[in-house]
Amino acid sequence: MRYEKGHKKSTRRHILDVAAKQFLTQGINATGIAGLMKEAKLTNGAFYAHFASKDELVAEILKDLLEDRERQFTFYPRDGVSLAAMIQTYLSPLHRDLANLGCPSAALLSELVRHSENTRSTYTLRLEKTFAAITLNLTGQNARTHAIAIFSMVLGALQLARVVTDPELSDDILKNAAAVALSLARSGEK
Amino acid sequence: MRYEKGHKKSTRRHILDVAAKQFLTQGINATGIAGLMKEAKLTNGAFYAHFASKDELVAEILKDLLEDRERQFTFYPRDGVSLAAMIQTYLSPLHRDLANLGCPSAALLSELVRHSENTRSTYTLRLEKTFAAITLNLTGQNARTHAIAIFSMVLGALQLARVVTDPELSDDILKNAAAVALSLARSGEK
DNA sequence: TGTACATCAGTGAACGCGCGTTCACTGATGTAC
DNA sequence: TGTACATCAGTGAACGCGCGTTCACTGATGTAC
Repeated sequence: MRYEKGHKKSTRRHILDVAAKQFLTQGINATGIAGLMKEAKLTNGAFYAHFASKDELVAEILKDLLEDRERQFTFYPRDGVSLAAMIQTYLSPLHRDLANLGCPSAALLSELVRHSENTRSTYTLRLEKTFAAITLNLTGQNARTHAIAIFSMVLGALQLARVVTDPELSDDILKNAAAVALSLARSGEK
Repeated sequence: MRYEKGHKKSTRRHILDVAAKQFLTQGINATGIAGLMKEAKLTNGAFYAHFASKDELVAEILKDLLEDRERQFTFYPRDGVSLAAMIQTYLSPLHRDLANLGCPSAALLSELVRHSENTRSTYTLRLEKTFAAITLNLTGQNARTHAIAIFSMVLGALQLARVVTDPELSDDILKNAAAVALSLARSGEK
């Protein structure tokens, strides 16, 4: 078979999409090439026609995920969405339960610590931008300080809510963290 | 060789100590039985005289780590240590750089999501106690809310500070999160 | 128009490797008689 | 006191397994002449 123009590119795109989903739900380590390619309806060998290594895939995915502003739960303020609304969405039970559509930071952060300098640099750059974007939604000389604090808090709270086995405690964490994050946001909101 | 009384118990203790260090620095997945036992100056086979499986070790370690109130950086208020002092210690560059002596939550949280119900229940119990202990250091009807928010924040901030490749940004995250955490603590401190 | 060859996305078996786990064995000491 | 056996923490080779990666191959299509 010979394929129409752009076929390879779209296959690559498809692999990236499947990988993103698997990384966010199972983690990076637990996602194997064979399983990934099976899910993408291809065989394992084909992977290396698109990526040089798993590590390259990780870096690529991370870049993609972090820059995807359409992503439902990424903590990246956009036009027409207030910081308060973002906090509420981020700390919703829905986001807790749908990791595959959710924030890559919350899902992958602790795996990233053990990844290559290159991958972590990509993350660092993106984090700076997130902080800057949140800061723009705040006023006062403590704007950036509050931005960093708010993001740290929602990130920590979401992770805790996902680990905990008691559903009531989980909801509790989300609600309480949201309350404080919202009051921090309100005190400096434009 | 026949060993003196209590020898096996102390060997077990030794394995647990080595494992704790390796888990906190390398993560659970990346810590193998063979490497662990080599570090403990034993051979891999001996492991199963002390533990039924790696999973049992994980559960045991977690219990140990979470209940170790002597641990330098665990976020567990003690007599004579104010909440403010705890926040400052927790968000110090030293804690960021010495994961092996540090908070198990910050090091293991995202790996725990993928562990057994049993392990996660142990964590949940301990987290409840941590929240309760922090709450005791605060006053007002929002005491518990603030306790949860503060812990979420310092946890998230420490993780971010550890991932980021830019040392200045890393320090910045620690400082800014500490500032806000301290003001939250102060506003309700007993 | 027909034939020979080039292209290239994808196939699928195989590679070495490290993992968690098993198990027959060792060897120093304690106990029974 | 001397001999035979029990005990048991630890040894170290081997197990099956899944991982990331490699590579000879396939087969449909495009191109050259």
